[in-house]
Order: sequence, then C-alpha cells, then structure tokens
Amino acid sequence: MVRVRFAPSPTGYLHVGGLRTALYNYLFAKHHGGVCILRIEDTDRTRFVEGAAEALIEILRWAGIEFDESPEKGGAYGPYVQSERFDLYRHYAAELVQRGAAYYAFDTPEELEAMRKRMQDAGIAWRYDRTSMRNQYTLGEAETHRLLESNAPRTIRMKVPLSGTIRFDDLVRGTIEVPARDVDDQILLKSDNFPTYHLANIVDDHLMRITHVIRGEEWLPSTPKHVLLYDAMGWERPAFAHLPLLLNPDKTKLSKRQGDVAVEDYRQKGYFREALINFVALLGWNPSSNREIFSMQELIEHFDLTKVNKAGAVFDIQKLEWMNSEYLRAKPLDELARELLPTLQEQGINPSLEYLARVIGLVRERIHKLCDVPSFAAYMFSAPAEYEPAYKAQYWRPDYAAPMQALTERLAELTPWSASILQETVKAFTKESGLKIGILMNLLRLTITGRSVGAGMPETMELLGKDECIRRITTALQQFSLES
RNA sequence: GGUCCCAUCGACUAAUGGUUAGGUCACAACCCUUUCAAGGUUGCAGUACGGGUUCGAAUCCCGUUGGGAUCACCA
Repeated sequence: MVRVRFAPSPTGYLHVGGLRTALYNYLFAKHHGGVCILRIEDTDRTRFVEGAAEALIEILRWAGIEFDESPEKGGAYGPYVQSERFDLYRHYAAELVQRGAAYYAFDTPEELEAMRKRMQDAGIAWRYDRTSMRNQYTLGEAETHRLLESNAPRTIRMKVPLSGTIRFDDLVRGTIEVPARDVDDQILLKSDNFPTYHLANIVDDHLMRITHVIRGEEWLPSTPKHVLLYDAMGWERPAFAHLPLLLNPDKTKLSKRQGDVAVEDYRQKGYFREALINFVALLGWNPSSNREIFSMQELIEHFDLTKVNKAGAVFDIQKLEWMNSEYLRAKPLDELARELLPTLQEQGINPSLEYLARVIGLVRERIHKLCDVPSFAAYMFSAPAEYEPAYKAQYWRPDYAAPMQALTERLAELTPWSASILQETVKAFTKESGLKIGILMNLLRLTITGRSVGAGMPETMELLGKDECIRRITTALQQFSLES
C-alpha cells in the first residue's frame, strides 16, 4: 500500500512549488490506489503563524487536492500535527542516544559561534567538532550525568560517522553518494526540548508508515542525515523522490522577489484551479504525449514518478495564461456565469445569469481570465460614458451623421432583432449609403460600445437589445453633433 | 568555499544507441475579417564545449564550462 505525505510548515502562504509537491504526492498516491496524508510540521514555534495551517488546508482544497488523513480528518496514525507529538520525538531521541547514534551536547550558542569563526578563519568547512566541543564524549560520563541531572541546557546531536560513504537511492536521480565526513552532527533535539525537522520527519514518516518521500530538491543535501537515522533505528528507509525546483526566469529558485509565488495570488488573479493544477503538473513531468490539457483524473491516470525530470523548470506565466484561456473557452457558460456573478454584484452590477452567460460567450475568446469580463465588456452592462478619442478620430466624420441617422431608423424597424438580420441589414445599407461595411460596423461599435475592441457587432447588438442599441446610437450622434 | 544536483529551441518538454531532433507557449509572416481576438498555414529557433566507447551518440563514460540547491538549537 502506497502511503505518501505532504508536510508543509505553517509559516505563511502556500508556495506554488509547494502546490506542485502536494500535487505530485496526491497524483502518485491516487495513481497507485494509495493514501495521501497531510502533516503539519510546526516544530519551530518561533516561526509559527496564526491561522497559517488552516489557510494551507483551505487553499489545497480549493486546488482540488484532498487528503485521506489530515489534522481535520484524523486517521489511524495521528495526530497529524507535530506539535502534538513532542513526547514521541523525545522518546526516540533518547533511544538514539542509547543506541550510540546520538549524544548530548552542552555548547551555548556563543560557543558554537566561536567555533564557527575559528573554522572559518582556518579556512575549513565548518561542521560541529565532536572532539573539542562540550559534549558527552569530551566531558566524560560523570560530568555528563551531573549536567543532565542539574537540568543544564543541552541538545541531542546525531553521531555521524567520520569516514565512509553514505549511499541512498532516489527515484528521480538514481543512486547518490555522499562522504560521511562532509555531513554535520545535526542537532536532533533542541535545548527547548523540541525536535528539529530531521528528527521529527523520520520519526513521523516511520510511524505513519510512509512508503515514498516525495519532496523538493532542496531536501536532497539533508537526506544523508535522514537515511543514517533510519538505519540507526533499524527502520526500513522509505523510497525517496526529490523533485526539481521551480525557477524564476533567471533560473534561481522561484521567489517572491520576482513575481507571485503564493497559490492564493493566482486564485485572486482569477486563474482557474484546473489551469493552475494542469500547468504546475507539467512543470517537471510530462506523460510523453503531445497533449497539453489534462484533467485531474487524467493526470492521475498518467502520472509516473520515474518520468519526473531532473532539471529545474522555469515558471512561465505566459503559458499559464494560455492554459487558463483554454479552460475559459472549454467550460460551460452557465458555470462561468455563476462563478463570475458574485464579483459583478460586488461592483453593483446585477445581470441575470442567462444574460451574463451570453456576455461571457461573446467575449471569452478575447480574454485570458474570467475576471477580465467586467472590464473588457463593461459596455455590456452600462452605456459608454465616453468614446475612445483615438478610435473616434479614426472613424467619425460629421458627414456620417446623416447616413447613421438613416441606418438607425432602419434598425428601429427591424424584427426580429437578430445577429444575422442585423448583419444583412447593415450590408444592404452599404449600397444606398455608399459606405463600406467596415466603416458602418465601426461606427456602430463606436456609438454603441465607445470602444475600439470587443466582440462582433451584430452579436453584441443582438444581446444588448434593440431599444438599448437605438438609444446608445442616438445619444452618441447627438453628442458628436454638439461637439462639431 | 565544501558537499550534492543539473544541462535539448527564449520558456515547458518529447525522443531511454539508428528520427529531416517532434509538440506546446512566446515571437514573426500570411490567410480569414467590421475592431480585437480566435482559427488556419508557414516560419524563426535547440542537443553548452571537448574527448572517448560504438558501424552509429541528444542518448553511455570521462573531463571542462555553466547554472542551481544546500551548509542553523528553520523547515
């Protein structure tokens, strides 16, 4: 049974890189009929942000990622919040000491800082020097015992072998080897008795029966420590899969500095969850097909961890835009209308769902996001307050007033008021007015919408209705004649 | 700097020893056209470099260069 977990720390918003990690875990689990777990890693109380865990869960749900076991939902291996599992970590830290795989250290932050400076000055890569610092080996058993009894501040550190090679397999990268001498004696239990990530992580992954650890590449350098810990406890190591990073356009790790990184940002900007999911799914993985659009179900069907790429992927917002517009065109209009209506109502616009759906149908191919509708098609909800000066300058001439007046009268008599009949009528009017259809259509666009861009005029006019169109043309013609 | 990871068009990627190196986004041109889009057609553009192995290398090996990650009592 495949069991995977997404284990964010509640320190703020959910990063799109985190979303992809969560997604790959989810896809992998679902593909194999396994279980996907959410675990909150809040062992660092100094970085705790109130409400962050709830926000994380909420945005993941929005994205369509549901967990089988989580803090809310519970499960057989809970609790799923690390701050509720502290006793466990202390227990295993003590056991590690008993097994000789970890030891007590009593150095103060100042002493550690001094050590670092010494090593730096000597030009050595700094790592904890077990032989010269204040720990159970240098202090001796009696002194160590005395310090422990007197409740002196202490940490528990990993005892990393001084020589040899640490080796582990990664599903994405193959076998990785690291010289043990380059691995630091990582602190496992802090002086406040809280565990560090490394300890809590392996304890929970083991206890929660995690079979595959799928996480970002930034964890690769600390994986040797984790495998050492599994081995020391005599626990079976999970399979590891380190995902390539999501990158800024300059190829550095995707960061806030260079644009939006929070999933929330993209939701607020009006991207569909399906588009965001589809897009990030294809950043670092691809099912070897020439297709680009996949539903969550299809992603689950095709997902294969072994086909995940090794190299980082630039987060290209332009392609996201394109993908979003693909979804905008494919979704049912009534669904889109329902989704957009609340936003409109906030702006004091309250069209019927049916009308709104038709407006969306008219303009959806011209925009990228659903939320672009109100600004792009503002004229569908109220008469133009102004006429684009450059557009008017291009198409309006005083001697068009008379033919436009005649056309308006012709339009006023039309029944039924439909796009095809409007099209025919305007076309027929080219003959008697001597004006080209391009001129006439643009004059209608100018007077009715006030804007140079928009959906096709006959369709726009049909939807707006005869009375509204006649009124708008008349108003515009009056205003233009006053101006000249 | 130490350690680790990585390297196909500008971007996302396909091709797991034999292809004219394919697709998508972006970009450009043309067609369509009442505007803007969309759509259609076409184009631009890539195996970082150098050595090997092999009949044959984007693909395997080595080196170089370049990029990235990481090096806390953070996760």
